[in-house]
Amino acid sequence: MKNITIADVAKHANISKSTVSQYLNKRYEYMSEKTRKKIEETIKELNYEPNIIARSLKQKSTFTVGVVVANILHTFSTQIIRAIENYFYQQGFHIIVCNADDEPKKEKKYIEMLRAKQVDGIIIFPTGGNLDLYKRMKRDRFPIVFMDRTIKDLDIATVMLDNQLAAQLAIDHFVEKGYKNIAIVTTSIIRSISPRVERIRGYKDTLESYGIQIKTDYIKTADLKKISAELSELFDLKKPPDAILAGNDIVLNEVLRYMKKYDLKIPEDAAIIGIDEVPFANFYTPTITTVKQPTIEMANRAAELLLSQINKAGEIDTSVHRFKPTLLPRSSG
Amino acid sequence: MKNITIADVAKHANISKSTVSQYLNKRYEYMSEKTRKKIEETIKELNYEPNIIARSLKQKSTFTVGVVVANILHTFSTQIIRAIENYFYQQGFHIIVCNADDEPKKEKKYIEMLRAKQVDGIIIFPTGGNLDLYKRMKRDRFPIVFMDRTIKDLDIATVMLDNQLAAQLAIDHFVEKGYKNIAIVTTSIIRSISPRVERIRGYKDTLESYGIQIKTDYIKTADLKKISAELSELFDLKKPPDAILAGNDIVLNEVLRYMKKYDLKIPEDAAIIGIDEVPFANFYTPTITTVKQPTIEMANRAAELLLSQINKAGEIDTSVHRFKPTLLPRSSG
DNA sequence: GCAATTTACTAAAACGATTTACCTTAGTAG
DNA sequence: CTACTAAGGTAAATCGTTTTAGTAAATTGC
Repeated sequence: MKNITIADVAKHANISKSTVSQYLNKRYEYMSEKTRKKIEETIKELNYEPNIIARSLKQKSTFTVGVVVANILHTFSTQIIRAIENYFYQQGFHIIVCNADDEPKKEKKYIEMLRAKQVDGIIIFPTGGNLDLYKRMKRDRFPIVFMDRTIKDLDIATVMLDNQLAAQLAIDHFVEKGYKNIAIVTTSIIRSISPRVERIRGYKDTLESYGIQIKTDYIKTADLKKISAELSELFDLKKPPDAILAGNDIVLNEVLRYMKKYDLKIPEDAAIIGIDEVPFANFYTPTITTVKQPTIEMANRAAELLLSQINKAGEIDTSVHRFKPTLLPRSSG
Repeated sequence: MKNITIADVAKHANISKSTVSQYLNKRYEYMSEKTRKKIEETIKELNYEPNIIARSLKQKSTFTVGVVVANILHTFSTQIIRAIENYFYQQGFHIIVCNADDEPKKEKKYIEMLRAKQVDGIIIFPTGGNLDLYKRMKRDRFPIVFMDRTIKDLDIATVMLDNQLAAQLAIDHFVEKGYKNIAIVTTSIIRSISPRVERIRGYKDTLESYGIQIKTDYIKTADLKKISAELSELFDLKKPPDAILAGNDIVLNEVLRYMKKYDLKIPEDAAIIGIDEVPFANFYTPTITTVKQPTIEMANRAAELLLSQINKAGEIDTSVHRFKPTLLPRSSG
């Protein structure tokens, strides 16, 4: 059961290990046609497969990158993961995906593990709870790209949505359709997770631009489990909202669940727009108007940024790359 | 930026590499309290992190397992992945997830890559297109567990649903509700992918047990893109079905999309049951009756089976472990 | 015809851990 | 006082590659 190594191949082919290694690395220049063929045959015959671990040790490069998502339950995360994997697959890299479950401790453990595993770089959806760790990686010049969320004053390349615009697109749409009492619901903003904060900022600014008074009663942020209670508060208001912007796909689910449970009609009782495209948007009743992130482009950009850091190609880009969302108007709002 | 190694720690602490290594492996017996403390401090001071790659090379064990899913677009796949990762995380293992996209070639490439990376074992949702490769792994006694699908005569530990029962539960429910013209729609069964075949088997057997004639017109299997056309054929029949069993979550989406598009009412124009639980089942209109797989239990079993192979604990279990689905009755059928 | 170059190859030193076999020194038994 | 043991280490081999520096033989230039 012993694994065959480069030494076995060398012995069988009556050639040195070095030459076999050259062959493996496709440096055929300095070896005769004959030996090349011979090595080729021997490898086939012995069913030899190089040990990547050994190679990685020597080359100090594993051709593997880590992806640490804050919360894998978001459709957005899984779409990004898929696109990143796709990109790196084509580059001959593998990815290790870790789910921090929104817990900074778990995030830390995963990042340390990935570094111990000598991954060549990491794409992180930062929880925001590990500033020191982020700084240390930055100091070590370890290749790293942030996705979806930005951390102040850290000078780390970041790919994210133009979140203010995302909210604006939704509010514009609501207002055009004549809605004035517009609420926004997002998951908790402790640790001021940037997309949520920015979406609320966009919501406020846009309403103001229309001269609509901002009601704090209409702005709800809470843990997932408490969203339902918050919605009850909304609908129990003297003047309940006639339109709701769901801050992400999970919140949208909660809103739809609530509407169903209390037999509220969309858009009659409340119009709905969700940020993040969802699989059922097109065949739900009514179809759901969503604000879609350009996930593939974002994933590709993040992957490119990471790869260029890994290859140390030129200056390190530490800017924030913003992508524009698009509104997909359907029937819910 | 040179990484610090065990040698640096040894030098700083004025101690040999061997002793530091003993420390890292928590074999404190043969070292004085003093040196233990000293090493501890030095490691903290230098911010030393062991290089797992080097360790893996020596130990011939990477504490990493691979998971190759046939198609990551299935909710089922992602749920299983999450549960597997959870299990292994607790065991100190990491997982590398690969998506074969239903292409045997891609599956092969991924499996070979995982083996080259020296993963300690692999859980595979087999495409069925790489018999020789499966056999080779089996022969090499490489730890491997199949998930979701079985391959004939291969004697590899397998975790899967009792698919016949899944179909039976759905048909029973339809019949109890008075439906008689029941169709089944699944994705393609070329390469006789076992769950699909078995679900059709269960569909047929159950109908027969009720003395209901099986109509081949009511059995539709096709690639995802052609599902819509197949549904048109169904509804254009002289006697269109009054109930449809969707073979998996992706098919269910297609069915719902179709019903919406042609303004067909559920369950009046056709009752619907889907195999696989979907996130919107509870708040869709109508709510969707589904047959749910016990994903967490299945994932745990697969992980356990793999781990025991990795640890070479006793006999290798090569049996097929079947899990019972449950019907979640809602309003669609 | 001889030096210089090119071709085709090799030996040996890394990479950073683990592990085995061995070595001191001090203490103890007889 | 000698012999043995135990405690507390260490040196060196090893894992399977890559890479550097070198070498012998063949070819070329003039």
